[in-house]
Amino acid sequence: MATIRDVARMAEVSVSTVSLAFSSPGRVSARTLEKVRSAASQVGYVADPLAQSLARGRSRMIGFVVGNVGNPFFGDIRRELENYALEHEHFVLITDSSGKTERERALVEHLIGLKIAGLALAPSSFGPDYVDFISSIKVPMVCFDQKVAGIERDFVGSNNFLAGAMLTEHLLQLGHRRIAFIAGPKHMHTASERHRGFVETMVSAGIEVNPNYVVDGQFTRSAGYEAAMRLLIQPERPTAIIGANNAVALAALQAMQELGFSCPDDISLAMIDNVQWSSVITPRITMVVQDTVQLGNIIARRLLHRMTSPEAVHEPAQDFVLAPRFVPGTSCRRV
Amino acid sequence: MATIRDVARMAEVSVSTVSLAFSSPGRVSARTLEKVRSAASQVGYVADPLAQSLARGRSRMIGFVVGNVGNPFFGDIRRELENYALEHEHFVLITDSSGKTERERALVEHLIGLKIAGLALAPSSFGPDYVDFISSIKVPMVCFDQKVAGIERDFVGSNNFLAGAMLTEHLLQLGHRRIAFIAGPKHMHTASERHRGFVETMVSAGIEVNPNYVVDGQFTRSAGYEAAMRLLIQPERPTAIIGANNAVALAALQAMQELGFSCPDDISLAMIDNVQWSSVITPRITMVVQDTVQLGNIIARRLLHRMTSPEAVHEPAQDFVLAPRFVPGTSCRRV
DNA sequence: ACCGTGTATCGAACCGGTTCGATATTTATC
DNA sequence: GATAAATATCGAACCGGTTCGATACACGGT
Repeated sequence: MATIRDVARMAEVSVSTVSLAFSSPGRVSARTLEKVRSAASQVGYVADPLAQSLARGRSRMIGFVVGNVGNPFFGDIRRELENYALEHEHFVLITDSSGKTERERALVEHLIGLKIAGLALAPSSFGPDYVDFISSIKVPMVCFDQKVAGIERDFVGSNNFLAGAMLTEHLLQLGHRRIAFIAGPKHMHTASERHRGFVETMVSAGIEVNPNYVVDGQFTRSAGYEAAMRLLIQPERPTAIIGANNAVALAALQAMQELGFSCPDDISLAMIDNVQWSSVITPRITMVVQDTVQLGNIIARRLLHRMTSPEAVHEPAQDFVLAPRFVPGTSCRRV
Repeated sequence: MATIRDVARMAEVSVSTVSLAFSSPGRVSARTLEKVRSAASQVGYVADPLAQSLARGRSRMIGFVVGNVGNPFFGDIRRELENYALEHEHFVLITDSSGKTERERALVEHLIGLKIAGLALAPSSFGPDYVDFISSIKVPMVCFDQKVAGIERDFVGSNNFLAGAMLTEHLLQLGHRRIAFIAGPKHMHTASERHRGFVETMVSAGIEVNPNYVVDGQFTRSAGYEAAMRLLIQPERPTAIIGANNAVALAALQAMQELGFSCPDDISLAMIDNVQWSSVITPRITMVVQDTVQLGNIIARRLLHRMTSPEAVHEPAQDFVLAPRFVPGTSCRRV
């Protein structure tokens, strides 16, 4: 590995001049610039990013921390961020917390140790300790997906209230009255908003929400399965089920299939968030999806802005909330 | 941020002693060790990983490079590697090449610049240039998934010939003779082996492979869809289709559904590799799956071994090939 | 009392860059 | 042609650690 001193020797200039020639070519005479460049290519010099980061106190890397890298929702966002970062000569380090707060914290601290230039984080927790931790992060950052009360950071996400309300309204329009809701963890903003969208839409329509029709699916497949089973074994079954996310909805579909119910003939089903192969799942689930590409794009732009614009430090945190989109399927029938 | 010099000052010892106290506590007197430790915790000292990597010429990070982080196949492997690495105080940097060789190369070079201690790579290409590039990598590494001819590195993967043969044999046993195969890119080892498994099993059974029944699906959804359509519009349709991977198989299912064919009544379907929600897809596709957890485990162990064991440098490259597992579904009927 | 051995600690050089203030050189101004 | 201003280059200090060879000291054996 050639070092900057090799280049300096070869070009017969000082080390600092070589450094200058690369970091701000304008401050060096044309002749010197040429000498340095040819010397560099002769010895095959490439600056060591580690040494640069150490000296500068900041690298050209962006940290991306989510609970499940495999989730296509995060995948789309990641791709957008990667592309945008690449255009600006930055590099995305992806990490996966498996949804564990402990690990998320360790990852974030590690990334900060790496002197990342920016951080895109999908928060995995909540509460005072967590808020304190996030607030203590001094690296430019953007939070997304999960809005956490008390965190004063840029946030990019979808209108989850609307997502819940849209599906509810759709089912109401189809004549459903006994609508069940498989909810997510109460403390999560996305989950509570989606739930609120369901409840308020029902109430607005003058329909009382049956407490037995609201079950907790934890946003996970296994809990969703159990929750769906509880719904299905009730004597007065719901005529429609809304899954607060894709995992619980598909778990419900599985439960229905296993018990011999037909969807949508016996029970209608709708969900929030897409899955990868939704188009080959029978029936095609009616859903409300987030505009992941747009979300990723906003995250990327906002983060790069915070990172590169000097006055951005003083800009107050801002929320970017996108409307979700309704995608009709064949899983909801008129009653 | 407290530095090592702050600790040295506080503990009234030299900087080198502090360094020694942390890296090899045994070489320092008990009294000094205690002084250093308490001084460190008083000033809140944490070693800067960047400076350490620069000085040591190696970090405690492992690079993980695949073509699609969102693919659950890679997800399982990643998780295994992460857990194992964490147990050994290493940290996995995930990167996604989107299957593009150019980007993969840039990522690998960047990671090497970061002085990663090891590299787990799912090769995205082949050919002399590519082999040269991989061979030039001096960091301890393990390749997986795709075996590339000419690369002398540890390799971990599945027996793809067997995977293709197993599904073919299964369909033969069910009485199928007109079996079609949606293949992957010919130059990819996994694809060619699966194809070979199909062809040789057919030949062994004394059945001639109809050239019209072997179409190229490129392992992608869109090409798979087109390939499936070509199969379905033939006057003498196949009675069964094998998808060389999950994407082309599900694309075929979609094509069948759209044209109004019933699976398995009209056409049977089988595939290699699972997908996330396979259990809610109707019919449940008969498949051969790879033991991703086991693969990930072997990759992790082998890589860490290469990284940490001094004599490992001289060990020749080794192949680890696992047998795939047959998972019956409801997508293949007897004819 | 003398010497050899081992252990604890230290200073200095190093990893490979950046950056600031000082100096040398060129250009512009009158 | 003298002087001021602008430009180009450099040396040295620094980022925060590691590591090697040297030194100082304690201990046991004779």
